[in-house]
Amino acid sequence: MVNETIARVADKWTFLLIEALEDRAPKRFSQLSREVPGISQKMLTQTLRRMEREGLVLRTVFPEVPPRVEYALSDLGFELGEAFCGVWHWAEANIGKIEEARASYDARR
Amino acid sequence: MVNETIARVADKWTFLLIEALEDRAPKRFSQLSREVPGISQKMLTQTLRRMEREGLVLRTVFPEVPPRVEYALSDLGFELGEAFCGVWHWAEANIGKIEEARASYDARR
DNA sequence: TGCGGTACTTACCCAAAGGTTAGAAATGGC
DNA sequence: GCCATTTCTAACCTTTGGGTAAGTACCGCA
Repeated sequence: MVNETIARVADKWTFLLIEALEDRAPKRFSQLSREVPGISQKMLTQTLRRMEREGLVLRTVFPEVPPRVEYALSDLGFELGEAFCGVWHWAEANIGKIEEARASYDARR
Repeated sequence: MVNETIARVADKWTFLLIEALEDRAPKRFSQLSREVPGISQKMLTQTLRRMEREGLVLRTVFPEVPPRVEYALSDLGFELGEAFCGVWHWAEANIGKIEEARASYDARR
């Protein structure tokens, strides 16, 4: 139950998009596609749609030509970002230990 | 860099295994395979290997027949579990809002 | 008249993730 | 001699994730 919720919300691209929007400034589609390293147009659209559906992201369409669409983190999305921070800090603090563990494991076999 | 570390350590099965081992009691292979809902034998072996390599899990082999192998969380793994807790709590606290957002999104289209 | 700029959508395709099944190894009990 | 038990490996096959490329809609401007 909680597991399903996490599974729906905690994939790689969602993580990177939250990171890109964490300053709570609305960003345009093309801006995000430039800022998120390695994301394809398809994945960007797809992930943003899903995040909008889950209530993580707010989408504003300006009826102009050429079209302008802005994406911003909702409060919910922002709080998820804060929760991710814990994992982020853990990773940052422990990269060394992990490398070490891996080296020793690889040496053993 | 940190992203790579997170990617290596934060997938669905790792998450579920940490959950299963969070009480820090060593568990056997077959026990885990019973306790983790829906994991296949292959994924269990594979994930435990990777977690051992990254230093998240300690593996103890008892030279008996039939073989007995016990897995336990290392300190590193335990701390990662605590970091995950933030996400867990977020999910638990916000399932309602997410369902709501989804319902309203689905109604819109 | 036709091109450019933006945010998509759709169709096609490949590679990686993961499920299923079968089998190896070792030994004590029948 | 044969079988059960437990962990782990290897083979095969299906499903999914995700990339690429082309097309759409709209209007203003050269």
